[in-house]
Amino acid sequence: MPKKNNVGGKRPAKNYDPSYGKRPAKGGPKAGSRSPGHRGFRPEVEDAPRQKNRWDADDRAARSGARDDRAPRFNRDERPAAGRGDRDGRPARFDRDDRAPRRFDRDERPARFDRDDRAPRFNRDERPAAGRGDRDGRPARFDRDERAPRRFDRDDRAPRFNRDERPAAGRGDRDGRPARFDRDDRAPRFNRDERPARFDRDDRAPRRFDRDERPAAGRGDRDGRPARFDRDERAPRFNRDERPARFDRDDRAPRRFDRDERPAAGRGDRDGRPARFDRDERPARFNRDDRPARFERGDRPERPSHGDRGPRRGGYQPQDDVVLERLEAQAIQAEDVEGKTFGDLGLGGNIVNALAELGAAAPFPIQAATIPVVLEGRDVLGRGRTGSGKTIAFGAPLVERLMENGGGKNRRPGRLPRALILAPTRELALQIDRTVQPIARSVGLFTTQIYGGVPQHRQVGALQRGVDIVVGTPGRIEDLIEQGRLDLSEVSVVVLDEADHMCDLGFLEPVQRIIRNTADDSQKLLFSATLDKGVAALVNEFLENPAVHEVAGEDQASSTIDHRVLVVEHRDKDRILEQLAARNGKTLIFSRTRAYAERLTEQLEDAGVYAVALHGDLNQAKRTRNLQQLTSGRVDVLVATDVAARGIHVDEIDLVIQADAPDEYKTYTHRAGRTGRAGREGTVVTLIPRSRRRRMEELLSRAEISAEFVDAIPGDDIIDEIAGRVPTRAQLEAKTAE
DNA sequence: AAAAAAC
Repeated sequence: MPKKNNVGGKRPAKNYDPSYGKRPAKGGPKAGSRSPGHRGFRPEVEDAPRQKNRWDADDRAARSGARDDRAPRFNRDERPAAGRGDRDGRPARFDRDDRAPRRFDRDERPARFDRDDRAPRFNRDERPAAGRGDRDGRPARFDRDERAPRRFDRDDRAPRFNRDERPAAGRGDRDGRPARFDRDDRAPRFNRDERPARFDRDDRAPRRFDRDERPAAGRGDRDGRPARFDRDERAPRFNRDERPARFDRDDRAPRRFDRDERPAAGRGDRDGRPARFDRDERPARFNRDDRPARFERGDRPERPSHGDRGPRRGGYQPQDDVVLERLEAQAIQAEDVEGKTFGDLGLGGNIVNALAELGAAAPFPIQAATIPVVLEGRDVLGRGRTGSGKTIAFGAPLVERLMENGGGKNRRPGRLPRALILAPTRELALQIDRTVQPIARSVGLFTTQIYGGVPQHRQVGALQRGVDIVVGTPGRIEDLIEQGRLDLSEVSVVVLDEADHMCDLGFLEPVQRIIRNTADDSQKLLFSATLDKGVAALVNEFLENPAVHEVAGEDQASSTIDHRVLVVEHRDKDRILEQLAARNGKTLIFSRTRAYAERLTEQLEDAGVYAVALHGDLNQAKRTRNLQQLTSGRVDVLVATDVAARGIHVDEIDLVIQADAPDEYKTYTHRAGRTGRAGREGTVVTLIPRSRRRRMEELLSRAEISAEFVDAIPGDDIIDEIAGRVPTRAQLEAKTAE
């Protein structure tokens, strides 16, 4: 394919040249001078030593081999998390494919008002001309099409970004190449045309500089931010207040209720779900004996429907949590752990040191329970409450196991991975790698992340150089397997984090296919805070006499989370959310749909609450960045779909708001578990309409949570109390008067 | 029905 990055026809696509790699004559030909139409055109340039052009097809084809020679660079992949975030963010920016769907979303939404309103706004803002012209002209789509080829080029150029990801030194590179970054910056802008203005702001180049230059103190940044940003942010606000946007919201509300009340329409699907039949057909080899009725009962097909069935499902639900007892889970007592060290559990000195550097000085109960068993080589099911340290519980012994089997001495390039860690979301895969990688590196093992939303060649390159541990999400992993670029045949340890979720519809089958690609006798480790018999499909097929471990006394009564339910009128919901979110401290808000997450983010900003969104309609760059903004404290409010419900750890989230109640009790547990981690305190508040009260009570009882239900209207003290605001003097006086 | 997960 002819490359289009020689814009201006600098050079034919085929340009093999034996002198490749030699430095061009000093100064080299200038870009324009290669164009036949350029007045500075110099024909002899064809014979001149070729300039370094890393990104053409030949180079790419040769890349894997070439890379192997560049040993020092291998380290790039293993660099600590800091660089990672950057890197993951950057290439993904070109994922305009990710954006396409959103366009449709928007078209479907009654968002026309928004757009009509917004167009003039941009003019008013007098933003830089670059984006402008296109916007006004509005032929954005055509522009995009024209640019399409360039984008491919950009994908190809990914390795260049590698350099940027290297420590700060790389930045210099970048400064020297302004043009490319112009282009990079521009790409999103075109997409932005299709999007709510909100995103624009995030994309804008200046902000990136902010980020780079101003570290986490970011919070203060906000206030001190140049007026320009303020203006950008505020402008829409004023407009939005005037515009009919609220109608959108009102329009949508009824629809949601419809859905809630709608009976089993979609259910048929799930009942027909092949996996369930699988499970039923596979007469529970060894489990059967333990619990005859359990697998025969129709309760498995029922379970997923509990979201809509209302009271009817109640009879089946409570059994979900009992499974592990049936498997004779061993409950470790907190006092059993007392005084134990990681070394006592069987981990080597390097790993223990790495754990200490990660802040894990002594093992948590779940870690003390599972680490020795994993080291024995047994299959393990582990259940530990959210935030109880499950990642280390499987990550550390996994590394130790790899050391024992061949160890880190085997650094042969192109060696096959020997461990696989699967997670349900990219963010979680990234986070797991951030924990496991330093542990692995401490003994000379390498990890790599394999997940979607970012160009794959980087990942493929890492695999070709050889890694020991693959951490990723099912889609891309299967993709690379099918492409023949990922060989799992030597994988001897497989970890499924959030294992019960990985058995849900849509995940189970890919996961099964992936596991079948690993060594037959590979050790399987399944972990989740809500591990239940939903994992039977995997247990039956893949696990052999698994050890089941949990931590004694980890019930909700012992939890550090305070649960509240606010019963609100629908028309008050927006105001109450604003009032809750306008607080000090990190707040995570869950919505049921991506569209609502987006809308809520805008609404909060309208109300003066700086917030970012996290959901599957964002490209990976924004997902990574927005989550990072919350982690770094640059923003206090993140509005997310359930993409953030499981596993994601952000320090110091002290309030979780469920703008939409979850449908499943497990979802409640996991969302709530974003706060109150590692023994910290936290509050979870769920907003429900009166009509949902009963369903909510049932859900909470399944989750074994007791929560106070309170009717609330905007301005109520209870809202301030939940938000952690100190009551005003007037409020206190009113109280004492009562 | 939604969300997630590949290009």
